[in-house]
Amino acid sequence: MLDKAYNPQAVEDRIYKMWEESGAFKPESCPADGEPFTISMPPPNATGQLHLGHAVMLALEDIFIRFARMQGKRTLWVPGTDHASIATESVVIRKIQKEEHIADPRKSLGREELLKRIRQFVESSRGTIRGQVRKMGASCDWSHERYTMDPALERSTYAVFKDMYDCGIIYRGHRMVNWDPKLQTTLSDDEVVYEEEKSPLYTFKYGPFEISTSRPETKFGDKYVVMHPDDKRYKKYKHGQTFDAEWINGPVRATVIKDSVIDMAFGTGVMTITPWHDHIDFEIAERHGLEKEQIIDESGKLLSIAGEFAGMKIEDARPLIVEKLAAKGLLVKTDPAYVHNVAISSRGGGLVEPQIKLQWFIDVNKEVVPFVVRQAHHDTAQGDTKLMSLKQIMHAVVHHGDITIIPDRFEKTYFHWIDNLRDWCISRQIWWGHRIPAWYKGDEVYVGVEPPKGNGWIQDSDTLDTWYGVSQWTWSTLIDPKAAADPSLSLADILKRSPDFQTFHPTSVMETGYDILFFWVARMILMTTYATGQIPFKTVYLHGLIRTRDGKKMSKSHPETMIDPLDMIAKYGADALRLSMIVGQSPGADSRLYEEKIAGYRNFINKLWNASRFVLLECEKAKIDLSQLRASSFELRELSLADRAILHASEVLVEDVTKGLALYHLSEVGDRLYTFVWDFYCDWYLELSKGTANHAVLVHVLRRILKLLHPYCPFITEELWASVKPKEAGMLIAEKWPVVKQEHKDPAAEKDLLILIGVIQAIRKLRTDQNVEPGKEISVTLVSGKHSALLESQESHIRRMGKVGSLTLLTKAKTMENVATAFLTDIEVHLSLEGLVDLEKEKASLIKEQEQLQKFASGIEAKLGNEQFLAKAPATLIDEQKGRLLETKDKIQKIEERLKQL
RNA sequence: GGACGAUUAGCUCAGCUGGUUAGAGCGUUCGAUUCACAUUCGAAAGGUCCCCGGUUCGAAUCCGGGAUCGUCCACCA
Repeated sequence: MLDKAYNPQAVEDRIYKMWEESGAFKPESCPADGEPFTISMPPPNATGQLHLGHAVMLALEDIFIRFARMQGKRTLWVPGTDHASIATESVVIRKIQKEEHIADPRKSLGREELLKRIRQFVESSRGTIRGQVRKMGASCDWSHERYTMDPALERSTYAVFKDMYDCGIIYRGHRMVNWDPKLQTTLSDDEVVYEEEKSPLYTFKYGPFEISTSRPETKFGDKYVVMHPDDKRYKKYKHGQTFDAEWINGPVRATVIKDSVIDMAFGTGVMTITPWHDHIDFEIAERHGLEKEQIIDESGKLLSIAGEFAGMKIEDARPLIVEKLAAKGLLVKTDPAYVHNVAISSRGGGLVEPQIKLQWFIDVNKEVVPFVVRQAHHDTAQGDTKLMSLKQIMHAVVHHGDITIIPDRFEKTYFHWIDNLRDWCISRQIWWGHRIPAWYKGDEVYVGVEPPKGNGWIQDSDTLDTWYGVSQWTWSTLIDPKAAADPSLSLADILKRSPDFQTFHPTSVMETGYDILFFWVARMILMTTYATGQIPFKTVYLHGLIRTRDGKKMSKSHPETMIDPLDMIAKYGADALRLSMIVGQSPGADSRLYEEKIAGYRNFINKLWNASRFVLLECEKAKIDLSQLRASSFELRELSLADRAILHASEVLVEDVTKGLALYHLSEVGDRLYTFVWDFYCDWYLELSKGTANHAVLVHVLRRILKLLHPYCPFITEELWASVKPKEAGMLIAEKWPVVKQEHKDPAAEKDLLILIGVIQAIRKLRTDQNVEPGKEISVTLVSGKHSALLESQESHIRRMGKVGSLTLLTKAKTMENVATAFLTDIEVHLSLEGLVDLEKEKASLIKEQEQLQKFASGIEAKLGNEQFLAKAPATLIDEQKGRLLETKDKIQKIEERLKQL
């Protein structure tokens, strides 16, 4: 027999082990003819702990997977980890600095030694992560576990690089990049965040002009003034005209440039440019063929062009430069309250300094990729191959509905991102990651999966952006490692010889946080459509961020705000944690989590446990072997009202849950199950069963609940299943999803039960209010009360139930539950109904309803009398209006009759 | 500057395509309880559905405008 309370710690690990050892997570355990259903688990960074973001991701994906598995689909969930180049390298470097007091581990240890240390660190992190994913109950196929630096994935990363290079999509060139002086590497545009900062805006005299800047330290090399061609104030200056100006370190010769990018309303409408350190300035310089000069070096110090300031850090030099210009009489004014955005590295937290550097880029605008827009419905014929740019492909597959994003408003965000997308800088000046497969000898460049033959080739020292490799995740994880190890095969051949890829790609759902829509989801679409010609996934489900009770972001810098999923699992169990993160969370929207919420769902889990315990005890009392009970063990005709009602409700539940899950309405479905179990099954049906239990129905409905709830709460449902399952059944994880039994549907029964519930509530109220002793005959009116509203006509319903006419209530019954029992088992019950009802209240509400209905009726009448309406509206609509009018008039009449009675 | 989202009970949130008296959980108050469960049961109090207009017989819901908060993108020389 079950314990009095559910103890997740004693159950979860054992159950997980049982699942894993049985092979239930593997697609081979699913029906061979099942429709494939695949999820690629977004790989956590191999840097250590799992947080709530991972927990919510695992919970959601596990629900999708378990639901699909129970529906008989051939289900594969691929787990894995990401080497996370920058993040991991900096974590390990910081660790070494702290633990071994080595100031610059890169310098002291050298490339090979540092990589060795990182590898060790990653190995242990991966072990930790595996354990934590299991704790959440994630039913992923561990035999398919992958790592972004597995040989097969490395191979595909290099192969795609070479392919893109040959195609002209990947190029190497001097371009403006985001340089992180602190981490000494480039960053992608998406890795830069902007923060508001107040810093003075200085206005200086520059020849005949006045220019403003918040960064005087970049202005040493400025020798162009730019203004709008339509600016009347500067009409007399011609494009290309030169003039001399006194500047920081003496006189300079400057040139006038006219460019319409200038905002005439800002400041004086004139600016000087620094093309080496500013995106916009770079573009202006490119447009007009202007010279570019580097002012700031890679560590954020001024170069020799700064003269006496050379070698100084920019923040130190700034005030001195202002001082010098002021001394020269060139400072016109200072606006100390100026607010602007500064670029910050989301990786290292330091300032980002734009620089021109020789880097590797992906061209997103070159129309050279042959692509078939498969489901193109409108503007492209089926199977028509077009040469498209990566941008166009990314746009097309979402636009044409090959990929659906949930919630759909993010599609707009996605398109907007594509519109603003610039070429993607993919080289990073760090060591940990996929090293760029390019080799140099003098001016020669060789790009290939394998190093070139011959001596004197030096490999590029940079590595690829982490997102480059992991953008292949949905399919590189499905590559057959043996095929990938064969150097004679092309990527296309490798894919052809990878059965998993052939069966399970494109994947079904990509579930991840909306915060990495750009970093990853968009880039997966780019990379996968390019490399395989397939979309990576059919549906994107974006979850929101989990925030604190106050709506703040949980952050490592404020440990008190953090909720550790493992702590919560230890305290409340994984099932409770899962529910607390799913119910009340809608896709794409942030939600708040706090301990009481989790405790609430722990209570629910325990409620389910005790309901099952009750069922088991009842069966034991009656000496019934419940493993023999089936839905065929009861005759529908012989069932009590409560039995018929719960059967009906459970059928409707199956419909709702199945439909809801298919539409990814997880929160709604979770709430529906919660309410059904607690309010209906436990609070009503089990109560009504006391004394007169129909064991077969009790067990049948409980089994349904366990099945429907299994995707949400896999542990407890599996544990209970062992006690209540039919003899021949196996584990719940492998059970078939319930199908609706139409013959069990009986809407009238549910309605009638609601009336009964109304009766019981009325009696209860009477007993409390009027302090009626057991054994005394009481008078109750049934008309009022919450549930009366559900009745068309109570009298007729009660008559239909055939039990209430001139009945006497036996208040001998000790509890109200027994009254109900008596009611159900044909013991004669007398209800005389005076005394409880508030006639005035009923009258008032009837009058109100009557007024409303009359208004409604007059509205329709007016419509039907309106010639314009009759001319425009279709005949069916007019009929419908007529029908509604009759119905309404009928209702009004009934109300009038009732009012007369009162 | 552009886009998106939110605003419903003290708190956290449901409320789908307009339709009976706007719901739940937590919290509060009152009461119950040997009989599955105090991780329980029953009940009560608590709401200008952010504001103003409009459409409609009828608006928390649809439309327009505004306010406040939040998020993303762009970016200011």
